[in-house]
Amino acid sequence: MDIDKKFEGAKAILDAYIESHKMRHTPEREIVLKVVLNTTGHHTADEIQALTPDNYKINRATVYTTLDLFAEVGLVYCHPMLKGAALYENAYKVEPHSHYICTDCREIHDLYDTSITNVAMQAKTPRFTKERSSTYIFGVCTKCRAKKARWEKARQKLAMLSAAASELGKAK
Amino acid sequence: MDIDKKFEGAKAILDAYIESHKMRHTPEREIVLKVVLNTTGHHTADEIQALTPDNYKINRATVYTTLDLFAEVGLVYCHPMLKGAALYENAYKVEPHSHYICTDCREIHDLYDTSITNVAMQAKTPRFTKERSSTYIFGVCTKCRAKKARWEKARQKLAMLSAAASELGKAK
DNA sequence: TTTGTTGCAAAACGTTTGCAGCCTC
DNA sequence: GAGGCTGCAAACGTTTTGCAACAAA
Repeated sequence: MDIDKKFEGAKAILDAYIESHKMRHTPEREIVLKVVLNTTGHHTADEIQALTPDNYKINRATVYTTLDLFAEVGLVYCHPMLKGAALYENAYKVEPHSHYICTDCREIHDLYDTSITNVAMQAKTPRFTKERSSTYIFGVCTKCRAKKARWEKARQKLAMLSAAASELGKAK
Repeated sequence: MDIDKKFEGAKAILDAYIESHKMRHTPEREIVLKVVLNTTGHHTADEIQALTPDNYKINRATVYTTLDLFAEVGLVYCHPMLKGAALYENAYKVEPHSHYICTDCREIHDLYDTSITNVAMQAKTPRFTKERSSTYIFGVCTKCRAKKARWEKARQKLAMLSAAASELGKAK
């Protein structure tokens, strides 16, 4: 999609929210919005700050408040779930989706399976109006599984060696 | 369920893990386990520390490592996903479940709907072995919705009053 | 002119770490 | 007695806050 068109579309959503909430249009919000729209994947507030053009360095605190605003508006998804920093992800023109995360290398993958979101949004939640849902699937990727297996093998070999050494010691 | 029996059952799981990993049995791990089993709902590490008997005050760092161990073993569920502190929840003899969370008052409710977990665990995740999944549904509870509505009404009334005042000013 | 917003630095917060000493095995 | 574990305090990294200055409306 044309990036200018994308920006215009997202900006329209942001502006509508800003105006209806008697907030103000600021260049900082536009710059952060542009940066976010240009990213794919999951990024910390620091990473997004680092991506702003050098001539428009925006304060870290401002980046945080701006991203929170975007999350409120629905222009970004926010994932505060892994230890460490929260991850933000462009949501404009991006379908809601789930994520699967390797508990070993912490890599995050998108999972576009509408049935997950559908089932969650159809669930019965008494005295509660659902707005959105997030599903995280935890497990191990094949790369890390292989690494673990190699490690286990080495551990067993070591145990055998040390048992043999102990036997030798006794024999002496 | 009888609390002693519950403790014995959970302890058996913990002990098996401890022994198979050449770790050590410690009174601290037993005390934290007892505390966790006695709780319902979602608690921070600090809250769990505060619940340990006065004569066995356990260091905060130990509480953290112990809870992480329990999470690894599957004796607690850990939710590091809301801003602020991670929340821990007893998992022994508790079915996996989802949660719905009011974005206004931040209250967390359990949602026992097996179809959600089932669908998530059936999803196709290439080069990845699923182990568990967490679904969070965000929205607004009726209490907060009512509060918001009252607030909006008040805001509108104020706007009308101030418009009327402005008219009076002009007329003068 | 009003007041929402930014930048800055400092504080707050949750969590982890390094290390000495303890206790389990 | 070897080495995993705890307590302690200090360090760490992320996020929030208080305030003065700025700038949008």
